[in-house]
Amino acid sequence: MAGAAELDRIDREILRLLMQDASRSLAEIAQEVGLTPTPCWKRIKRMEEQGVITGRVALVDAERVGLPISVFVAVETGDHSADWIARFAAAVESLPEIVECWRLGGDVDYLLRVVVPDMAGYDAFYRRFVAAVPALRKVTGRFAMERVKRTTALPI
Amino acid sequence: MAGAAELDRIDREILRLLMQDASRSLAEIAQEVGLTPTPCWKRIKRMEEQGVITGRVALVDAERVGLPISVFVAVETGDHSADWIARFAAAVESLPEIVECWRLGGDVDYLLRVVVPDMAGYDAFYRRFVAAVPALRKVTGRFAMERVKRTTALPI
DNA sequence: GGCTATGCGGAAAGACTTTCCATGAACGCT
DNA sequence: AGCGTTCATGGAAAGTCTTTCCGCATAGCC
Repeated sequence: MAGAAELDRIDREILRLLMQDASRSLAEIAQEVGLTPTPCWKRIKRMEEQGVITGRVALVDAERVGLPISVFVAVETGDHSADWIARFAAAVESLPEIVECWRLGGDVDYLLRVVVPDMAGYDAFYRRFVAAVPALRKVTGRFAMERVKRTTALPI
Repeated sequence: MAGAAELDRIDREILRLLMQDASRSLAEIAQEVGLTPTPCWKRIKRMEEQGVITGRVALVDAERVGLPISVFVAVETGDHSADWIARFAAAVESLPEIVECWRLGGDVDYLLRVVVPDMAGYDAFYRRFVAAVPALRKVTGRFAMERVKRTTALPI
């Protein structure tokens, strides 16, 4: 299911371009990788079917839509049962402020990124979060001051 | 420069759709928000010019391109001079494995997400990273076991 | 009440995507 | 070495979608 797909040099070059900017025309991309539109199109379609390309999205400036605050929340739990995990996952899914959630190995069990308009928004989120998830041992919020780098382009 | 743009209900609805899937046709999106293609198109163009929409990208499955390991790296520095910050930012920019870097407030100075093919890849990255950045007091790598949630859709 | 600015919608023009089919190269087999 | 098969490429046509142009309606303002 999750094995690496076989991709040649041209496939990777196409991916590199599309991860940076998917608004360019097929003809431009094809020319840049040294193909004509048709074979380039077929490669892109193949990678979409294989699940290499999982989608195309528009990126939106969080500040410009009134969501300037990102908070990283480190979660430690006292309960590691399957039931708790399911309940936690459901809570994460249901809270739209959580834009990222990773299960980690080590001292911290989960790391979330939460996007809110302001401090009051974070407080409101925090209350709903701790109410929805039982048996939290430690919840540490760290506020982001500045986004130094952020890219959708993987190092391929 | 970074103020919130004025967006009405329809603008936000368009953004919501495009943040989830930007591959859909203008006609579909227009219909869904209750407009014809022309005014919908004008709104999208306006938001692109305003910098609300910052770009369109293809999302790629990291596992499928041979990059299954994400590591969160918490960085604490002993040097907070402008010179150090500039050097740090340059190092972050130059290392493609770093896909995210945030400056935080509090005990941890920076949080990075690093994408690598395997443990050896992380070790190689780590060596280059600490060689490129001086005066690091503490570098804590936490390995991601599972991506529970990840979305480009902001809670608007 | 008339004027202006603003946003919407219809239709045409233009550009791009998608398909179809033919060609050529690479590879394996006899 | 010769043959056949497979696979990817490329050209051209068809189809679809984007983009533009222009007229209309509405709301705010004098």
